[in-house]
Amino acid sequence: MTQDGKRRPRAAAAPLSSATDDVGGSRSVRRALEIFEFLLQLGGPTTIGEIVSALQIPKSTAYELVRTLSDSGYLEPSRRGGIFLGRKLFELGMAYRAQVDLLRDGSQIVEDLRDTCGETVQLSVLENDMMLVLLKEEGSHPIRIISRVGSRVPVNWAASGRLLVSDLDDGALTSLLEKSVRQSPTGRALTDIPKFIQQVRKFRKQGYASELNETNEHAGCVAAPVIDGSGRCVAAISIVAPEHRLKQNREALTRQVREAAAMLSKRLGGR
Amino acid sequence: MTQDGKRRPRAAAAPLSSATDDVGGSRSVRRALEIFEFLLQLGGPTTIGEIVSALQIPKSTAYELVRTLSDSGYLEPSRRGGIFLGRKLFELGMAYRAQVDLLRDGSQIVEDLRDTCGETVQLSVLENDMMLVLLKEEGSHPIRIISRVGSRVPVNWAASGRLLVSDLDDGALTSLLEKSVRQSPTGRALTDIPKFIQQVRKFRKQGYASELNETNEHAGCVAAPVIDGSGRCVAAISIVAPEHRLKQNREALTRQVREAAAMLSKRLGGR
DNA sequence: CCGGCTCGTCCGGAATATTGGATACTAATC
DNA sequence: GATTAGTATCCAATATTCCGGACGAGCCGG
Repeated sequence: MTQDGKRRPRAAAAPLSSATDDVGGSRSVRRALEIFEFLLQLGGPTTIGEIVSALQIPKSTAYELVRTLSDSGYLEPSRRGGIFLGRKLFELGMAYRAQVDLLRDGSQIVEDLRDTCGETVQLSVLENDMMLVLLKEEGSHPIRIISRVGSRVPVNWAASGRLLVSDLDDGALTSLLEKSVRQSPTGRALTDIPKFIQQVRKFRKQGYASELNETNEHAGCVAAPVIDGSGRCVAAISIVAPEHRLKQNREALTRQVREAAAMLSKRLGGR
Repeated sequence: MTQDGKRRPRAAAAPLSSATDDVGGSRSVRRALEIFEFLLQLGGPTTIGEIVSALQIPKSTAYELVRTLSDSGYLEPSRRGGIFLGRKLFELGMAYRAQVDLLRDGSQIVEDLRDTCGETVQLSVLENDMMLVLLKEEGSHPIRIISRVGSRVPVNWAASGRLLVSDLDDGALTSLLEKSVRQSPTGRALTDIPKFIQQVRKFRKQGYASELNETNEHAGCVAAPVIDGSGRCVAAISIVAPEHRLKQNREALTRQVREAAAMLSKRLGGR
């Protein structure tokens, strides 16, 4: 069944030479990327003229290209003439780093927090309308909870969820909730949108969130926000524990989860 | 002249709506940029399907675009499915930051060094084949030297020049020198390429460079490399002084310029 | 003031990417 | 195993970008 090895029948007879990189999609995109790499390799500002001769791009095309990139902040004029990489690329670079560090540093921090408090610890992010559990470390007394790693749960089921949506304004939050709010297994999670929003604001303000019995009978959690360089809540760390231990150690657990989240925030450049 | 306000006569009657950003150049480039911004705003991985619906790009186009961007490392597959911003964007972001910080932090550090040692201090970078003086602070006894701010001098005329080219391998270095080596005003600068290369290697290894009378009678300089996050020498700081004071304070000046360069390196993420 | 140079813009024909749909493939879900 | 939803590739017509060259402006040295 079409198990022939030849993946891409195109370019059966290559016109020899130009073995640099095989042609792919849009030419202008490749050229834009080449401009970036040229600037990267150069390490400093250059002129359009140099780009034209170095990259063999027609003059008019180069100007158009540079204009498009400059208009969006991917290139910017340098002080003393010439152009260089723009601020937008810096923003993108930081976003990449935050995403990578979130898993790399996050897993370490989640483990440490589990060792400290002995309970189950999770790190979650917002994906579309739902909360996604990215990392989980089981405590010494594993609890049967809904969320496995990779599972998605409605934001109104968990304390972390309330933090993850706390960046949205009322309008965006309302429309997100209208799509995603569900009755929780125990039926105790808030489903009333205005009330939920009120709680979201309160939790964000106080810097942590908690929940009890809303999703699991006899269990609850405390959560703290992970804030990135731009001030957004990009993730939340939560401790899940049985009701009795949660009540008994509420202060200590709250402090610990907040410290862990603050540490991860700092790693992400978030103050 | 031609001071009429209308920049681009095309699109005289805009089809209303889509006032976001006026059309410019290549459509695919704009779309690639939109994908970046979409990912940035999202803060986490997404799927091509989502890009298609969010950005209103035809499916086949989106796949081609994503492939082009992925092939060059501007997007990369995320662990658990989906794609996200790629490492290349991180590199570009750091290059942007280094460039900006070089002037911002560099000017401060150059000033401080001038105040400390009382001599003329310069910060230079490599531009094409020549050394470009980016910043200069006059010492208490200004020397008449060739290099003004913004001036370009052959790399073999200055101690800084030897450091700035020290990242290049022998081949690249040779061809650069063949184009740019000049006799210095005093005639004492090295013009023999193999010998010069040997000196470049030595200076880079020992972490600083010096020169005496090669460009100015009765003057010389000591220079130290500014190393960025990727280990490249992106700039050099140098102290220029009259021969007698240079001989007298060689150790102190060398130490001071190395400290200043190390501080700037650290600010640029260079260890 | 002139010629020579680079920078930057503009234009119509030619080359090429874009598009929508058909088509597999994969992975869940029933 | 069948069904659905989503992912990914291929193709030919066509709408778009790209190209080369012409043009104007600024700058320099003579």
